[in-house]
Amino acid sequence: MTPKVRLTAKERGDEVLRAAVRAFAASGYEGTKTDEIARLAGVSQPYVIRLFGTKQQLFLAAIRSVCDRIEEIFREAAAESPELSALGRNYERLLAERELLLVLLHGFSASGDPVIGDCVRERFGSIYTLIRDLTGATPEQAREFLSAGMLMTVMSAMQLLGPDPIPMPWAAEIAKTFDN
Amino acid sequence: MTPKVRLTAKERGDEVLRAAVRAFAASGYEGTKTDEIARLAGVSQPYVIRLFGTKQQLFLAAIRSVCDRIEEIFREAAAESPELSALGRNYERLLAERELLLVLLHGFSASGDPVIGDCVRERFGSIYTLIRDLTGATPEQAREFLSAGMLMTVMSAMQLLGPDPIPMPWAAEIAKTFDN
DNA sequence: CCTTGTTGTAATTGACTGATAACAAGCCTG
DNA sequence: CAGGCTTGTTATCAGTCAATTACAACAAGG
Repeated sequence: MTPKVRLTAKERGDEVLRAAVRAFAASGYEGTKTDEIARLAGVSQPYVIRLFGTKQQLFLAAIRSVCDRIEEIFREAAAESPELSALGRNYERLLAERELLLVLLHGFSASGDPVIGDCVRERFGSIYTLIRDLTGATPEQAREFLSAGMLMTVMSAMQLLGPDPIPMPWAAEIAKTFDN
Repeated sequence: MTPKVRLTAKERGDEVLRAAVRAFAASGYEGTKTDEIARLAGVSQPYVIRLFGTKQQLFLAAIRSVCDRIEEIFREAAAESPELSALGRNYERLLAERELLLVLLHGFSASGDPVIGDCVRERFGSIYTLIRDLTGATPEQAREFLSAGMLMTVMSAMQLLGPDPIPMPWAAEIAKTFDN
């Protein structure tokens, strides 16, 4: 089957990367098959591998991509109002782009792999540092902010937060406390 | 090879379950091979399957096991002093038994699977409820407590917290804020 | 002692999966 | 328009892995 349209390797790589983010968000590192990513991107599986070398490198690219986007969201939010509480309101944006937090979570889970662990630690550290730099928050405040983000992340993974949540009374009770 | 000692199915099942907790903590649901669990438990791989039916059911058993232990730790802590701040000091115990938080984290990650998701939601909800019941904390306080736990969990997965942490200045800065 | 249920293994299988190789078709450039 | 570079596919492999089957050893009770 000849491809419908020919793109440059960079353009196609971007499309595959977007597909990879969606797929990894849904199934994690080990659980996602390169075949599925290829299907989502509309290309053949071997081409996915050729574009990124290995599945691991593709996952690393996905991690970097979502972390870039997370930092971008925080920067935009801080540009409007550089207070930590204002930044907090922008967790909504992160929850809306559900893949961001989910890929990050799967990054944490896959940190047992040294290569992935190095990448995740570096990116998580730079997010922490960015938050402190943008808002001037103390370590305590920044930690509290990050803590709330992590709870949102795991609740998002359990489908208790974000679009179309599974209704659970206790989860709704927790969700309400985020609205401050 | 004939086994060294014969145990009842229940005893052997417990040993396999302990091995499974260790293995799943290290590599997650998809990343852990039943073969590795068998090796850790000192039995053959088919026997692991026969004892638990499927790898999924073994993972569910591991989730239930660590959640039972987490609730037990909280109950013991509350028996000494039923204040939330006192309970917080017992996160150290959770960090010491590193597998507890790690298996839970991998449970969150694997929540995309409906069966696992159901189990994880139920157990996480009952932990939240237990915390509220034991301490009489408000939803806000309980959420804050859980939030801190989730940050500890992911930092533990990144090997930034717990025994033998990878030294990172920013991570140490965060870790210090937990000591209150 | 024998026979029946239980604990356990060895052998195997069938499906899957990441990666490689070989090839094809399109596009630019001289 | 010829030649080479880029984009993309098909075919295939070598390894892995959960699960099944069949069998073996052992213990306990009659």
